[in-house]
Amino acid sequence: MPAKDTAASSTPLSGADLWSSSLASHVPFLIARARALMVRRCNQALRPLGLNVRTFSLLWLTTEPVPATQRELSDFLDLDPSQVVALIDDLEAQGLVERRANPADRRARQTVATEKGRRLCGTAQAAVDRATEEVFAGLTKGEQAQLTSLLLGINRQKPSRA
Amino acid sequence: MPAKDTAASSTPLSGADLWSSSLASHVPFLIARARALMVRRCNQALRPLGLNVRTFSLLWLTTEPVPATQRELSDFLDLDPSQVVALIDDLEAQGLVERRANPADRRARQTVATEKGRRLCGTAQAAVDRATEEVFAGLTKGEQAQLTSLLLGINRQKPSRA
DNA sequence: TATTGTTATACTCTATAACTATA
DNA sequence: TATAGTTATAGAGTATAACAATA
Repeated sequence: MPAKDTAASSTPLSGADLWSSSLASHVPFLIARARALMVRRCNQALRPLGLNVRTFSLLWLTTEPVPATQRELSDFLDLDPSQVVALIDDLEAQGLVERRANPADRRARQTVATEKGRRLCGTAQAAVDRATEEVFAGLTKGEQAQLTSLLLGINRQKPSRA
Repeated sequence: MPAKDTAASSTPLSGADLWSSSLASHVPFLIARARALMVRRCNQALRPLGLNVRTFSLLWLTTEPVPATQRELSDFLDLDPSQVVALIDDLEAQGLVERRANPADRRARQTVATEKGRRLCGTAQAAVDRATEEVFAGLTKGEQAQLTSLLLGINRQKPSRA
């Protein structure tokens, strides 16, 4: 288990200070590590609700006013369409979302949250917010907003479809 | 395949603008998506060299002046010790690193890059830097530095061992 | 012919438990 | 007894290919 909360390990061993290594300020490494921390905490907070970060994100999107097609969801979430199928199956089996026929195009069905799904989404958002704050404990509110804006810059610069 | 470079898809379908949804500014989502983009590009750049982001990070650390134990490496990389074993096995099979006996504690062997490993690490760093710049195309150099500093704040606030 | 959703499959990553050899 | 490294195994996440229904 990667989360080391043993609070023991008093032995310095080799004394290598890896945080002073050059890798420690390498962004691909930092972003991967921060994401691992974040996802682990959030999944932990979501598990009692029967969700994880992926089903949670998907459920969230199905509460939006304009229902999206699965293709749009897969583009936005950066998941393969086949993965979206499995995630919606999961949510549908729990009665949290419904697949509705789209009169305009019978291929492109719309996925919409049920009333139960909307309620659970609200609860889940609160739980995830608490988990996020823990991970963000080292940053001020201003820094958190700054981080959000920078990450948006990375994510949006790559047009999902040009 | 999640990377949509089909350049076609002229149909707006439902017209749902998911980037204007509230999820789009949610940090756990943004950080996961940015990391997916980053890792995919970097792995693509590293594949011809026989590496991926995980073996690359590990190889990098073994070029540091003070050799770390596997326990220290697993703490720093936020990986389970058993995963580090497999990654080092991989690197060792390619002749990139060596496991050396530690005279002070025969349990705690030291993993050190070979000359071949050091050369490859340099090549890999250049390749990863190019890939990173692509992902960072939307950010100025100053913003990239800011992002690095903010991510360090998240990662370091959780002491690997208190 | 092209696209949406779907099924199937294989591969990587992550999580957990137990074992061994040293300390 | 406790720790470093290791083995084994199962589950989650990711990548690809192919197919049926619809456009």
